[in-house]
Amino acid sequence: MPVVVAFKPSQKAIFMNPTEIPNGARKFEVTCSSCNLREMCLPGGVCVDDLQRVENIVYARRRVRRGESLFKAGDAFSAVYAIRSGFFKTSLIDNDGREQVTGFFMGGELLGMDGIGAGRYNGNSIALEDSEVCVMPFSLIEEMSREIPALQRHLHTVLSREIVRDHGVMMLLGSMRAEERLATFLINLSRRFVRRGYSSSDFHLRMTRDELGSYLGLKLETVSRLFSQFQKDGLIEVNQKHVRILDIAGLEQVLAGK
Amino acid sequence: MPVVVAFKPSQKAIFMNPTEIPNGARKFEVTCSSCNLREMCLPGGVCVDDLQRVENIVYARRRVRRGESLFKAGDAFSAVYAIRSGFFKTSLIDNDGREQVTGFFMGGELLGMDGIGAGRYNGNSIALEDSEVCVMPFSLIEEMSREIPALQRHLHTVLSREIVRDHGVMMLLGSMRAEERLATFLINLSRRFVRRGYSSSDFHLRMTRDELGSYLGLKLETVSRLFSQFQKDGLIEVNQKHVRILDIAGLEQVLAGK
DNA sequence: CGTAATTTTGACTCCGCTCAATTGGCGTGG
DNA sequence: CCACGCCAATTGAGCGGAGTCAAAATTACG
Repeated sequence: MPVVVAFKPSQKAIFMNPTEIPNGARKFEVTCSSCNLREMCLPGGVCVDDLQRVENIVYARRRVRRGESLFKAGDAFSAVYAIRSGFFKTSLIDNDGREQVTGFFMGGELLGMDGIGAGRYNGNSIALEDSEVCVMPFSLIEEMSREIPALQRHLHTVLSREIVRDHGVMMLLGSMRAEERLATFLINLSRRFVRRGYSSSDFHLRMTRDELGSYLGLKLETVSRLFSQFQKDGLIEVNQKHVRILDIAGLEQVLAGK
Repeated sequence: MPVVVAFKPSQKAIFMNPTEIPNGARKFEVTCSSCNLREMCLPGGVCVDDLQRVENIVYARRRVRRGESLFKAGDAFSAVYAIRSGFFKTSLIDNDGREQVTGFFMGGELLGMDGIGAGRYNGNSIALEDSEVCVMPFSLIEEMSREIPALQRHLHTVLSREIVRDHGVMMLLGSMRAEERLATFLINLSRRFVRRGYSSSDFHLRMTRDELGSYLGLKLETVSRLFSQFQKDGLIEVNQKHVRILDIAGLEQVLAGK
């Protein structure tokens, strides 16, 4: 059975969180109430009254610099993390040392849910740019979701959505052709950027071709060729990591087509 | 937000469950306490005192005949299902009608967790042999897991394990060669059969080559060729759907880099 | 018992991989 | 500021693993 370190709300932010000032102006930075990612994050759907209590789950903030890992496969599990800013990849490494990227994550999304079951994180979580996360001790989440049904409900929603997302990736890897995979990825990324107020058509990829290839079940050269192909077809404009979507309908057509 | 139909424990088994006889001899068939799959099912880890309450979650039993679906993608979500006996596949159908099998499930495993988030099941769940499931209304699970921490804990464990399983499938689909995929599948199936008291080496596949191929991201002809290949190599003995593992170490060798 | 469905096997094809060379971007230090 | 080195990305040529198409064999099932 998983061993979860016990956290008490009163212990909140006794370390790791230099911004904690109980009644100070900077409290602004700590609260979920004032976080614009709230609705897609763990507290989504929790009413304002309960929100004040839920905020106590955020035990601390943690900065993770580009290239650093938030947690590694096998690390003891004690918390899940909400991305406050930045971009992450999660991955597994098999016995032969081969990496499989299992996902890319951005603001408002949760990391570490793969650790709940075994008491150890199952995969790695690495920042692809300088990032900041909210540390949410899972024992606190469980405690509080026993008292706040809306939180419980949303926790289950978030866990379930990760399962749905994973099944989507299985579909991508199991039955799509290379160009369909990349088109699916671009459309998905675009949608997620829009929700966060960024451009739907103009963005900077944080991952290398190799990492993207791993996620899509393709080799980096194939990914590169596909980008060139899509550009030639007038669907996108690529310049290294910068991508501009020119014809989103055309990308969707890539999926529908044959 | 998901709409979950409310169930009250008192409503238990008012229909769909002909075996419900409050103090009768057949109560034996209904209780989790007497179910040998208990430990790998939802009530796993719940102490005997609480178990009596948890049993009330099992609202009814439902028989699903071979070929019938337990639920379909898009159906309103209200319950998760524990497999009491039988064998299921879960799948997604994409816009073009292509099927992606997302998993195979057997006794003690849970189905339907993909529906929690959206209030609708995301995929299909189809019996590959005559089966029986325990119907567990999710609103009851949530209600009771607010009161019974051990149940809450195990619910989260089960959800998390599904995520871990899915990531394993991504690794399989994203970075393994065809023969590694089939070897991985056979080893996994063998382990799960053992836990349930069946032979580790001798079993009857419930799925067609096509369904297995879909799950493994291969064409049915490729699966068939691989079975023949493994047989020629003395790793297994195949006769249509019957498989006997002759050299489990050899199968593991297939994984340990060619 | 006959018909449909599934599985096996063969021959050939092609998509994505491998190997290799080149180009481009960017930080560091002279 | 430019030269250098490093890493990422692009592109080409050739190859091979798995797919496609087809036919035969075997089994399941009404």
